[in-house]
Amino acid sequence: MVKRATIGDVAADAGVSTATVSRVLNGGAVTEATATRVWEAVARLEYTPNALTRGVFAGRSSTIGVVIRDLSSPFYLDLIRGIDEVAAANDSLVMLANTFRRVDREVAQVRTMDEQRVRGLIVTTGEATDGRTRRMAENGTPCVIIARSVLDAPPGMHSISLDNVEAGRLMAVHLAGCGRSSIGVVSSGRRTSQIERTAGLRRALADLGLPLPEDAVMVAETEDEVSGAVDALLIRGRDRGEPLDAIVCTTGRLTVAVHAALTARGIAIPGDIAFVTMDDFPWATALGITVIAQPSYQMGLKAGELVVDRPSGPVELVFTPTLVARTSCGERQGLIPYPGSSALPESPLVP
Amino acid sequence: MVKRATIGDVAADAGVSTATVSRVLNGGAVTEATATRVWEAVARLEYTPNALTRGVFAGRSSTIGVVIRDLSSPFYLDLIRGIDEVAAANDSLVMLANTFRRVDREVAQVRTMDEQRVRGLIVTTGEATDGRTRRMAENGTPCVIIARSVLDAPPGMHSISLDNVEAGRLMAVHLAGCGRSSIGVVSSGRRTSQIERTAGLRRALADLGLPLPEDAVMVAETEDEVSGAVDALLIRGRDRGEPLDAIVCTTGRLTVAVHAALTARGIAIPGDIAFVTMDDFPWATALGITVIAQPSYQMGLKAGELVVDRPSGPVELVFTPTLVARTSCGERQGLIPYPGSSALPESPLVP
DNA sequence: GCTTACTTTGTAACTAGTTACTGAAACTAG
DNA sequence: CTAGTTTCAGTAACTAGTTACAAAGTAAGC
Repeated sequence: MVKRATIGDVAADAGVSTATVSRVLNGGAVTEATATRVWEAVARLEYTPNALTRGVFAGRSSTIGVVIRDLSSPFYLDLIRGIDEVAAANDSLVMLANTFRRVDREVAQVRTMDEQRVRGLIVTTGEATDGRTRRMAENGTPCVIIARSVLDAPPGMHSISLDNVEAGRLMAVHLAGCGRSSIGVVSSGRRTSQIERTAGLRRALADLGLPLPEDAVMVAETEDEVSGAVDALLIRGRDRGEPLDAIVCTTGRLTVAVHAALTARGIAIPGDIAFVTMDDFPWATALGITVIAQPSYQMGLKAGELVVDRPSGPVELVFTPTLVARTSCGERQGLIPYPGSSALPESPLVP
Repeated sequence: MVKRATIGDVAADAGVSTATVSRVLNGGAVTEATATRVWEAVARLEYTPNALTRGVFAGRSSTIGVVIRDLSSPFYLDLIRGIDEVAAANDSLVMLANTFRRVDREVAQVRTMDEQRVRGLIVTTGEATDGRTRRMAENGTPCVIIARSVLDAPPGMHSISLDNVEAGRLMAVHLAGCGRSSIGVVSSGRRTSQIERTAGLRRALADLGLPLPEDAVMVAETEDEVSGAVDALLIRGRDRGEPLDAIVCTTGRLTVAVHAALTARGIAIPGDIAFVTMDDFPWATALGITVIAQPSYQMGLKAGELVVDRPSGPVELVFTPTLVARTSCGERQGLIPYPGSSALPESPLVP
């Protein structure tokens, strides 16, 4: 096992002091000749500076901590890509932790991030870490909370969120425009974002003369509960003599499960039931699923910038969702491809 | 901005030396009474030890570096989840970098990982970093290369890969079993994994009396090139009087694009053309796409273990792919759901 | 030629921890 | 009651860097 060269080895090799080497590396006042000798020694010894030691002196590391609830969602994926983009542009790295929706992990991983003295922390969870994140903010670590309502962001933290009420409104207007009236909702629970989306949906539907009763909203915490939730909505519609003609899913995480539950029952989309869900994803085009898209990449970019730029006061950013109309609500507009996929030219080459 | 408590502050508060605090924190010989006083001081001052300083002394940090070529692939996602699992179980964190398939980023990010003195490095790329990873291995940092052939793994590195020849063979046998004979391949280029998959496919097809000519394999580096590649395969089949009846995609990254190119031309799957591709994904069930699955989560787990357990010699692990038969090749077997999605019970509640 | 000013470099103290060594109690044994 | 051993805590040196300050060297001005 070969020992790594230290700044002292470089100094000895170049015949200067460690202070001079440090100055060459970080751009202090040095002679051209000295700098050349030092750089030659750096190359000869394959010296790689120790970022940990630098971090000790600077009081913080150069990495951006990101704690994600659920790495499997395309929303979070694009978010991370945005953060990583900013990190790479600032000689920084993303330190990633996935909580798998477990509170104990979340606490442990945010703590580890704190121990690592991350230059900033971006959290998409923040359910059990308010105390710690508040303290980190006090200690000068910019903390950004994502996808939680502005209203309940912990003090001292920046907040990046979606206009969830608007997301619900877009769904309502679109479904009504497609002639649907008996609407059921699959929601993932008590998170503020979920509540706001449902509230926005309900208010807009009411404005359109389509009330959304409490029991038309079913909660499914996990994918396993989706099937039962869909059943309950179907039964409810049948019992009232208003057969369900639309299902709204308020979280991208459950899109696959809701879609599977529908098709497993032989339900045609949009023939029997219209379907709208949250968050755009690569396969949505192929499946013709209409979605409410979040600008996730841009949100990641902004989150990264808040960490790097360290604005003085807490910043609150609310992004606006957009409706991507495909065919799952029976609309007759042109198809909208998932951004990033290639253009699909018409070809005369059908065999 | 509140200054963080240091070990010195804790020592002063508890009326002991820093050495004693360190012993309490790391489990040395101390009196019960002293330990209590120290822990009280830790709680009172909300002391969070500085992992950077610890890392300086230990010679390395406690984080696992992961450099990913393309974060959008579900394969890499599951891989990261596996690594993160091991990391979390070892009070470690994953330091993630996405290269976006750009070599300059890869070099910069592996370098940054080295500077961060990661306790181990897991790379899925390794195209331009052989020199550095070799040196890191010499310096005692376990380096794992994933998804590259064992044959060309850089010296000193562990290697985790898939039996790509077997993956190709599985595709060949399955397509032949479904009665397909005019097969076209969309490959993503010159990576060893791609070459091996194609070679395995070709050899197995030849054994079945179905030669795969060179020009039946089209390379598409990016999603934008897929459409043209599919066109070329269709033209080739038409010109020879052997209309294409199957398309193989040797990389999961291009699955969406190939599927989109097919459907955009009005081609029915499997009616007109059968379709097999690499890597299972959540929507594959809904779309009925037959795939060759890699045990990506297990591969991540193993990669993490190699970093944590630091075996002496270089380890080479080859995982076996499995065929997940759905409907895209015209097979008449039962549907196989994507693991992790809920069971889909038959329901009498179709409206 | 001497003073002043500026540039360049080295010394030593600093970051926040860990640990080898040392000495003082406390406990056990004869 | 003393000697030997063990336990516990402190001092100081160490990790790999950065930087304040001082010293030395060089150039310009008088």
